[in-house]
Amino acid sequence: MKFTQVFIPTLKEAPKDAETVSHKLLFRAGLIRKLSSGIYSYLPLGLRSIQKISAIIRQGMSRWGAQEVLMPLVIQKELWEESGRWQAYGKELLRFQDRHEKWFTIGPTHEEVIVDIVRNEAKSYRQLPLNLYQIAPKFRDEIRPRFGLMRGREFIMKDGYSFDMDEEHANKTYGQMYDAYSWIFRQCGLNFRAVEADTGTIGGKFSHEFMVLANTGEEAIVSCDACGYAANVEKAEIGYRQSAADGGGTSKPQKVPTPGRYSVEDVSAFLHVAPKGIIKTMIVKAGNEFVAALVRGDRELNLLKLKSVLGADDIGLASDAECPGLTGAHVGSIGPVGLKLKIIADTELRYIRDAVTGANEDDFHYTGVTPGSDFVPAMFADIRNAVRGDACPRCSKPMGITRGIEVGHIFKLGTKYSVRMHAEFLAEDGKSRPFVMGCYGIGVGRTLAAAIEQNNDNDGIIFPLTISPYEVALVAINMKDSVIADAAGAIYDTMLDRGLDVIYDDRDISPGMKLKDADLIGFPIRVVIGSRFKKEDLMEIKIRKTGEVVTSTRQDLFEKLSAIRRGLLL
RNA sequence: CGGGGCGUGGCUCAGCCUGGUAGAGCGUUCGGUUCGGGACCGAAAGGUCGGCGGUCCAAAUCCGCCCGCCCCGACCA
Repeated sequence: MKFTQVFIPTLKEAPKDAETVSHKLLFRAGLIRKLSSGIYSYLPLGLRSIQKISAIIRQGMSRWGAQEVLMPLVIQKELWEESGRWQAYGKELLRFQDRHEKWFTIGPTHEEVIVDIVRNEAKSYRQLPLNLYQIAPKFRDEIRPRFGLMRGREFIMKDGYSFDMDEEHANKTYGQMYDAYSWIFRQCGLNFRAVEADTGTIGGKFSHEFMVLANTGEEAIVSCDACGYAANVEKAEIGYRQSAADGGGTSKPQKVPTPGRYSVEDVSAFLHVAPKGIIKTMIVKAGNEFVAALVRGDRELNLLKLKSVLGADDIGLASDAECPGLTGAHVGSIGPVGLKLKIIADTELRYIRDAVTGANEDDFHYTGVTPGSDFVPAMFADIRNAVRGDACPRCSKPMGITRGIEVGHIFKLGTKYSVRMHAEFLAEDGKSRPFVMGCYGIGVGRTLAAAIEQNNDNDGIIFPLTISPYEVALVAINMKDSVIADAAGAIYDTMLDRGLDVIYDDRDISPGMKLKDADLIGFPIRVVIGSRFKKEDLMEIKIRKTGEVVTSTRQDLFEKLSAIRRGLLL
């Protein structure tokens, strides 16, 4: 394609509402434009990149046994009532009526539709497994859309659903999708990690999030370089290592006044005790029960972990007003000694000695408190967030923390939807059974945004070869110079003949603009035809990623280009 | 939904406090020079100042309501 034939509105400055790097660059490089909050148009270059990502997804899905379908965008209320989600989904579900005042939604996800299709058509185990997916726009009325393509309201998503006859087969399918996803993101040229994730309210046993590693990512990932364990920080287990000898403390609890010191930080400074020598006590309401959760002063309580430890449906911190009645003190002076509530202590506290805790009396703390002798927790459990340096639960080596952007998520759904929606098949033994399902999503637009978030510099995007709108940018430095223009035109034609994915910048503008634009858009390979071509018959090939420049004669050009191309695919 | 901010040519923004002729840079168009990192000279086009209402002789500017957008928070199968 010629630059003059493509609609590429590049911008020198980013609009002020663009906050993240990817949002700014997507905008400045002319890949997208905003229509409304969280709603974007894809311009030619953006679409091209989206299509390349989609093509890779299709290849991967097909290779691991999934088939593409296309489901309706608009779905009637009745189907969503069958699964119970018309009520449960909340305001993210866009609901509207047609002229007959019949209610519909624009699907944010398609479990209901796919289950309806499969339950009507697949009656026998002989028809299983079925693994169907689509690539289509979705709509979720997010409370706060942000970061451009990263969290839009309308977005392109690949959503897939599998139907198996039993757990064993479903697990196998899950494994295949795991492999397919790993292959897909590798093909996209992304640095990513598959992490164990919380299954959320959807339940189920397995869930992995595929995270593109980027400093600006929204999610924290805990990972172990030694054994490859990786998990969302919400979920990451901690392999404790004993950090102190067993045995009692050396002193008895002593009550000391700590006027006006209610935070770990203030108490730490006032009593000259490090935060790790303090036991932080939080009152948590789990279902209808109140419990005290204890973590070291320098740690954060993880409510999700506590929730699963307690087996509670619902969990949250008790309000400031509820605490005095339960403990005798306000938040900031609460502690485990003499407390009448059930106490859950973080495992790490097994090894703390002579610690500082609240005294359950406003403006007083105890020093010299040792768990086991001065108070007895109902149990020790892993209830805190993992931090850098914590031991890996698998191999005990120290783990690191990186940030990531969730681009894919695979779930083993089980029979939740098939049971609710009466989706059953006849098994080999002649009995009716619900399908065992899995669901698998990839945010296509988000993958593009994440790729940019991960690969950019001050000049612009650095596209991975496989998802770049064009692989090669051919730049003629001066279109008014007929020697250069003619040569460039001829080389462009040859490139097309050879099947290269090339865009030819044939605009009659200053060289600076062309070069800036090429860097901004981030074409992986740039071929420049300029003064050196006139003088020495040489053209210049520049690799965007490394900045490396090689010169080439016309004869060697294609050989060199394919070598560079191969190098970029590694 | 709670808190904060913004809305002025296509983009970035000044002007508003203290009411009186609507501005700059970039971009665009035309002419010329230039041609390896957003080049230069000259000319030009382009604005219901988010909308409605109010105060006033007079409103981009002051007041009220509404709309839109952004940021922080809660939320996120």
